[in-house]
Amino acid sequence: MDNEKEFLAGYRLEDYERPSVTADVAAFRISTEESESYRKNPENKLRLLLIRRGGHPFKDMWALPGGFLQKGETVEQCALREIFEETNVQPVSIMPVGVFSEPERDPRGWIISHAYVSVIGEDSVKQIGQDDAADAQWFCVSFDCTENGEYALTLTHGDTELRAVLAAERSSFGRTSYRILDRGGLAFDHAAIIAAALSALRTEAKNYDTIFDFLPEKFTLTALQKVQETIMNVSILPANFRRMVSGYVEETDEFARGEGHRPARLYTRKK
Amino acid sequence: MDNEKEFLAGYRLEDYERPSVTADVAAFRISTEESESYRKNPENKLRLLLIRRGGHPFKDMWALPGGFLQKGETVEQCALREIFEETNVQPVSIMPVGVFSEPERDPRGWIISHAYVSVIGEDSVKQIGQDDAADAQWFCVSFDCTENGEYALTLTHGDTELRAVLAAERSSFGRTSYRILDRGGLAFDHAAIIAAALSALRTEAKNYDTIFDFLPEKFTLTALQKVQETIMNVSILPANFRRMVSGYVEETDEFARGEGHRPARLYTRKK
DNA sequence: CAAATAGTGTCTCTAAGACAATATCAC
DNA sequence: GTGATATTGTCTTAGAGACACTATTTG
Repeated sequence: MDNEKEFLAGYRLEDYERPSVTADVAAFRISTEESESYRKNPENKLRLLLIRRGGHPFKDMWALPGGFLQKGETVEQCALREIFEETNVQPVSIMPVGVFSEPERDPRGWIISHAYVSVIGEDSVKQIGQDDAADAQWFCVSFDCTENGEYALTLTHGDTELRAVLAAERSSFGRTSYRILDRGGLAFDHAAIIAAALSALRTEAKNYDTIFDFLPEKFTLTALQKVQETIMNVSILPANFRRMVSGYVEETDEFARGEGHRPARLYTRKK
Repeated sequence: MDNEKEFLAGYRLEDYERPSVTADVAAFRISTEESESYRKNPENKLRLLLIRRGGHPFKDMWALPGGFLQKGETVEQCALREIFEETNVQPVSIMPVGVFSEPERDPRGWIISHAYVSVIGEDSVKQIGQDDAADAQWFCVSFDCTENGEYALTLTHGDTELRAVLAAERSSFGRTSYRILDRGGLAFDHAAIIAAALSALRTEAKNYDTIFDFLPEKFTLTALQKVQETIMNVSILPANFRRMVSGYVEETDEFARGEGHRPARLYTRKK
């Protein structure tokens, strides 16, 4: 058989068993919490969208939004579609963070998951509104190394606190992956996916390519700094932060007035 | 239905159409070319394993080694298995670099590819031997930006020269992907996969976590430097390179003798 | 001794961290 | 003026690049 058309017509992909393929999305946003004192700047929190599962398996546990890859779309388009179906907004940015394909990871069968991080901008958040059903909530995220070298991933929303425990495993190319020790109320292997997503987000935030996506078109440098500090869980001296981002931003002639203190100049992202 | 066992027994993944899933591997090694002059150090070249396709589609064109995901293995295990079947050695390290899932990327049908970079160590290369059939060859790699902003990926082996042309596309999170303008003798979308793999390799080489994998257990600092220079396509002053890697290596008491010049101390990777 | 590489010392320059000081608004 | 944040200046320090110099082997 030397003719390509003939060959393709006789080709049977169906002869091999195939897995189901999903995309799961860790969608992050920054929430601004009104502070108690009367004219202080608001505090920021990093939040992650979780969905409470209505059916088996892992019924009533919390999971990342996601769903099955459909014919005719790329995996990334699938991820975008799933996050849109859940939140009704388009994320500002999206990035793959790993493939989770352990054969036993899903009790329903052979399902491999493609994990994505996405950023929901402050503008979009307003469109989402707060009228969500109780089965989709933005959880407050914290992820820290404990004394014994393990990692605690804590997700809180109202009275609900999910606390997963993971072990970091270094693999080749200096990469780190996370193995679940206690999934702490999260469905499937989603604790490990969230840990990977958060690590990826922090890595990308270092080079100032990501933090802008959390903010509106125009923003103050202090707001930008708070985003960076919130994601990285560090604190930075204002003078140094301003110097570091100076190459990435452009002045506007506008100011944020009426905050109870000196107005801050608004900036835009450069180019 | 509130019983999990019952639910799972009735669950039908087969009701949804599923893609075929493959892993394709860009396996790199460093080759040492004997230099003409009588006692100079050998020159290094970065090489990539390609397989000439024996059947349709893309018959007689060159492709990355790879194959279909089998039930019971992870995608990464699939990649390792494929590279082992082709070379008969285990790569020192392996890392995912992307998922390629455009619906039209493979004329055989709905096939999504998981791309991996792997490093074949110098020790392993000896085991591979040179008795390969002509359908598996290590191509010399070069990947550069041209004057008009496009990227040229050139792969050479003997008289064979493959020259693909790509356009860089910046996506969110500051990531770059490559779109094929001219696939230049490479099968499928493998030119774009190779470009992504090489970019990932260069990114990782920056933090000195990868370059050791190309070398034997014990190595001279000059050999390590040549690996770094070959991958990054730059040249570094010896004094500075030594200072930069000093935290990652440990002295041994051994020396590389008989090279026609001052013997170099052998080092090992730290920890 | 000559060729070639191995290895060290140090000057400079840049960028990040620390800290002090000044500016400007709302009330 | 007071409280709070905005913004700038500069000292210090760590690390990378450049360059000059010394050391050690083989042939």
